[in-house]
Amino acid sequence: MKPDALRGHLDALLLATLDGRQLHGYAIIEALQLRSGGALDLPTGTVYPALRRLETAGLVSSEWSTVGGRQRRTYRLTKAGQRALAAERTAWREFTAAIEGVLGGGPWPEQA
Amino acid sequence: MKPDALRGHLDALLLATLDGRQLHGYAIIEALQLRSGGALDLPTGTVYPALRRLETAGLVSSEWSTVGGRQRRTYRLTKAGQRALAAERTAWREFTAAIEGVLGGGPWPEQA
DNA sequence: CGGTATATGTAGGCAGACAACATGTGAATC
DNA sequence: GATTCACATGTTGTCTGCCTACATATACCG
Repeated sequence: MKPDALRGHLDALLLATLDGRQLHGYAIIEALQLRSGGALDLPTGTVYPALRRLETAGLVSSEWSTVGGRQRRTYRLTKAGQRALAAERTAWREFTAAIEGVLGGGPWPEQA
Repeated sequence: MKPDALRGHLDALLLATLDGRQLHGYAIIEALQLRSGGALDLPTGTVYPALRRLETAGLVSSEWSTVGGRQRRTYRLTKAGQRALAAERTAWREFTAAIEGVLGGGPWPEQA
């Protein structure tokens, strides 16, 4: 997959991954690999700053915990984050509908 | 639609618009509006440089014509462009499959 | 003559994903 | 006891590439 394809859709992925559960950054990356069938392998330099950005925007909240001597910052959706996720899902449907309206169906029948 | 969502998909849109017909830049913009139900309204500053880029890459070829006293640069797909379009369609399917594997289906049932 | 649609283009800005780097623990391997 | 791997978090700097704003020119209508 070309790298820049994710542009503008990363927030949706992160919010959806946190829908209904709390996870730390490393586990989010693994969950995305699993759920995408291996297609999404996001580097930490992409995910961690994005999570901080979402927290600054009030869409997720985080707290530290220690598991097996290792520090974890665990994230969960806020109410605003749940609303944002719903909006992202709607935006995704509109986006794909627009693109597929162009891409779908091969050559143009109305060619004069 | 958020502006940056198109990142990495613009080439596919342009190639698909030229599939099976030749068009000039302005007509491509109108065709994209029509085919997307008005969702895609690309500015000229996006489309014209992108077409030049595609031409440099050998995916489209262009020629000037004059229609009603107005200059038009008409584009068409090259063989390489047709192959690239096929590749873009495949990449699009893989991309949407990956995203929808994450976005689809709401909260996670396997939450412990 | 002015405004709108048609038609093409450039210059500069800027968001945001990525590569590379930096740090530290626990467990297994040798 | 040293090395290496999996786990876990983060920063810095870069670069792609779409967008905004601007600039230009003709035809047509009023």
